[in-house]
Amino acid sequence: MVSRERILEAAGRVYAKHGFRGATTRLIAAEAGVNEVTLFRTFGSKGALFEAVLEQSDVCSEVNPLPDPAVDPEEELTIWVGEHLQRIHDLRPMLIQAISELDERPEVADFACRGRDEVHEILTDYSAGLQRAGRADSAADVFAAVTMLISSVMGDAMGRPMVPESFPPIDEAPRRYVRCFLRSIGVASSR
Amino acid sequence: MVSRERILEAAGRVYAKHGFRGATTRLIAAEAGVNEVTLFRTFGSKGALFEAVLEQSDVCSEVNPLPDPAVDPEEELTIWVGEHLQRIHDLRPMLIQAISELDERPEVADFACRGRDEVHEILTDYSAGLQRAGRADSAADVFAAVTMLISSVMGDAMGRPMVPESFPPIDEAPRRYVRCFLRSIGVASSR
DNA sequence: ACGGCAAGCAAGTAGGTACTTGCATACACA
DNA sequence: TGTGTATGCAAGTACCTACTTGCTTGCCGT
Repeated sequence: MVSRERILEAAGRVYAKHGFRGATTRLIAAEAGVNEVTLFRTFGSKGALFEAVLEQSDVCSEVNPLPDPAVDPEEELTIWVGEHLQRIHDLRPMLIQAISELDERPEVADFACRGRDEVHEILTDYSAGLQRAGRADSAADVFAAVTMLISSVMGDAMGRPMVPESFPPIDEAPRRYVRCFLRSIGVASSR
Repeated sequence: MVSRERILEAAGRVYAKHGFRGATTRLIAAEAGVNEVTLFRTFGSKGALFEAVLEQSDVCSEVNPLPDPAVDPEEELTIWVGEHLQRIHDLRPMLIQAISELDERPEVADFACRGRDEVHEILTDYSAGLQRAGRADSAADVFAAVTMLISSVMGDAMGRPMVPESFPPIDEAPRRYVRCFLRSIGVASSR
């Protein structure tokens, strides 16, 4: 029963590259090193195979928490943003395909947006903590700032492979985004 | 010779919805209210048709300038961001398809990234002007801040239709993004 | 040694896709 | 009045796609 996993993996790779329409069963079978018939015997249909693919891609989307209470915002956020960036970057090709097929295959919607709310909440709570502790401007527009930070991470993961010169060097990016974010909610730089 | 334009328009719409593979010549012809044969007689092949589509989508991507010198940054940027947001929002479906097909059809790459550099430059110049005039913090990370603002506009245009609750109300969004941006480069709020 | 089971292989079905061909129609301009 | 030119229509070609069927092979536990 090792075929099942090889097919799932291969289907994920092929789907990320070519989308649902372009991911032919022939291609997937070849990529998995498996006979095409085995694919149908195992999953029944192409549609069912991709449901299984999206289901298993589910697990890898757990989001890390942020410390409560905050101790060193710049440091803590930089690490968190770096991890988040990496996570989105890994999901990038599959995410893009899923989004581009939203109209035709609405069932991928929750895969595509999954996690965004949670991420928003984590960052908002953390920032609210900073406000309560008097370390962030209580009049700051935390909601907009958080939205911008999340969009920046998404935009970086999505756009960097296409136009790298539009983004800070990858090793500096998380810290620089975080610094801008902190300034925008009125947290003084720690160094 | 009115067919040519009707086919081009229809092809753009169908492509934006279904992508290159899903945009069958049959569908396009039906959408254009034209016989499928006319499509081939006019453009030769499906590939050639889409080259023409991307070429004509070229024109609509002119970017507005920002005043030099800056007078009222919040006001000027809010208007500019609002227009840019609208522009990207209109291009959204086609952009998404183009990006998702980058691997298979590299010729769409320049359509997908076109304008990003220019936008970056316009905002950077404008911010540099603010710094020279002593109205922005000269130590601010303008590059990162501009990148974040652009990503925010992209992220808004792309993500709002999917997860509207993650973004500020559309009529407030440009101003709130701009305010965060200005704070992050150390421009004091004007009101 | 034998039965069951996963997998491969060859072939076929039914439908879709890009693209072609031959012929009919209608309008435009000379 | 005639002639080109754009378009429609019906049919066909060659290929691809998801999916099926029938048969064979090899391995594993009993």
